[in-house]
Amino acid sequence: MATTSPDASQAGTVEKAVDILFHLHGSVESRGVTAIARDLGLAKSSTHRLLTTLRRRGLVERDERGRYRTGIGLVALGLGALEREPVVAAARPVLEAEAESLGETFFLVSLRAQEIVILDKVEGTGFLRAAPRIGSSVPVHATAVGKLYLAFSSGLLSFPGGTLEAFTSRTAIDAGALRAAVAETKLRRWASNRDEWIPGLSVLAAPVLSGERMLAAVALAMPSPRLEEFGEEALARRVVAAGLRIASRLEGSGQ
Amino acid sequence: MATTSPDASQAGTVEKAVDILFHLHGSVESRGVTAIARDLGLAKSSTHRLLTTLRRRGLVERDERGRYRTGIGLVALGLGALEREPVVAAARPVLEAEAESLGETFFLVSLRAQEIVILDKVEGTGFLRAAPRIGSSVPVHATAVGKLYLAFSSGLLSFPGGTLEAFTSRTAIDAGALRAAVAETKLRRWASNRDEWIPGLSVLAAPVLSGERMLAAVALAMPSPRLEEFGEEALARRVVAAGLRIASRLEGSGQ
DNA sequence: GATAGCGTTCCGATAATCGGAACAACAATT
DNA sequence: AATTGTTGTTCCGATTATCGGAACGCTATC
Repeated sequence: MATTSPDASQAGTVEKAVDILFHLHGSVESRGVTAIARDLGLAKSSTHRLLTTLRRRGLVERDERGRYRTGIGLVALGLGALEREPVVAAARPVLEAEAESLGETFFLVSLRAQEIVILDKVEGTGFLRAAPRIGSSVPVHATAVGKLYLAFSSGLLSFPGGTLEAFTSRTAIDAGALRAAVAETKLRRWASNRDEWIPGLSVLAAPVLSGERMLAAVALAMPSPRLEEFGEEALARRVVAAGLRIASRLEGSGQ
Repeated sequence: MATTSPDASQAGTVEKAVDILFHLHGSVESRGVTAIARDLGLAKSSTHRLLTTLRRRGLVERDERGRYRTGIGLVALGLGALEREPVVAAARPVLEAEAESLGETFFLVSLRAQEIVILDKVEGTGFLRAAPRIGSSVPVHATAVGKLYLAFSSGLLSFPGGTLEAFTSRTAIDAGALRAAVAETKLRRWASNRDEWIPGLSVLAAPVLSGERMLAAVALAMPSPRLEEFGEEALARRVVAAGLRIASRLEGSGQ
């Protein structure tokens, strides 16, 4: 999820400004100058000046009560960053077609600075459906895409150390069990997650490969009963095929 | 579209950082430190330091060649800003339903700092279809939503002065003609744009009202022949109804 | 009407920023 | 292979923008 650093009183000006942005991002409601300054350990006057600068450029806005929230300028910047990503452009039609025909959510993730980030999604049509947030990140040891990256990213993503958080009763909290799951993923070339992160949620994931390099992962998320209904093997074949299709579209359009 | 300030050598640090972000956003390809410094009139060393800071927080990234581009952190911030907007949440299902049933693009705009910004869209299904960019802004005097805001925002958006740019042969470049169009918009409570901005593109727009206040505008964009085919009146009724529907959904969910 | 909290402005001390210069690494050129 | 040009990066003293306490006017609340 969002990273909000608690204290930044000693950092550079820009870093403080970014802190403010992420802090506003993390707050559910808009906040006033004093509250922001208190939360981040900054002087009220400095906070006010930073907010004024950010507001001039449209990165933050004020609501009718005068409180601050993230602004429209960020939307333009963020969406632009997404569209510039070739994998996203190549994957979009594939995600749409698959989500449409199956009625369940397909999404695309990529590795960014040791974090698995959701790049794009097309939601299914069901009343109960997975709705991941674009731009947010997911845990490694309790997700299909996490295991996939551990298996295929050739050490780019380091193996999770320390204690593994037990999200559900089915989470692999033992390093040995996780290693076994990763080994199996390597063998069959797709990964699964059955209620290991969120109870009732099952996900299948397959790599998007360019030669040996794994550029992204495509995944299918659905309520666990749906997985039983269709059968894991049959669905996995679809996800793997989708990954191949995205990869070939990527080759076609020059890298 | 994107605003890139040409020179910022005298501004504050944060402002320079924001300049870099928008500059990277405006560049089609990723850029190196030296190029960015040259483009913005900054010292190479300062640019390097700013980029390093922004990179640490994920707002910019480096590609395999070491060049800089906008990063994933911006995506999270931008999408968050959108979702926090109540109008967007209320409008989404309406936009989806309308776009689906008509097969043409519906979108939502709002006024931000004297600019009309595209908040959300659902594209139609046609081979030829309107595909606006979320977060970008549109001109006032040559669009349906522009005329709508001039008619209903009660002076929040100032009447365009100076010479009006002639995008096409049908653009209203005369202030009198524009005033007449706005007056008509006030009367019938919806606005139209037939080839006035982009040749072949027609748009109908209706307000999303909360009492007297106009919170946003919903619009239908399509190839001009489609407008003739369905008839302007019939389509306008649909758009107006969509605006009312969004407004009532907004009332329902508190504010 | 008093009080507490808010956003905003001011200003001197201070510390972070600036930017020229020098550096290593790499690419293209001769 | 040597060279020239360009790149990204680091260093460091001068400068300048930033910092933050304090005081201000304002609004809401008791």
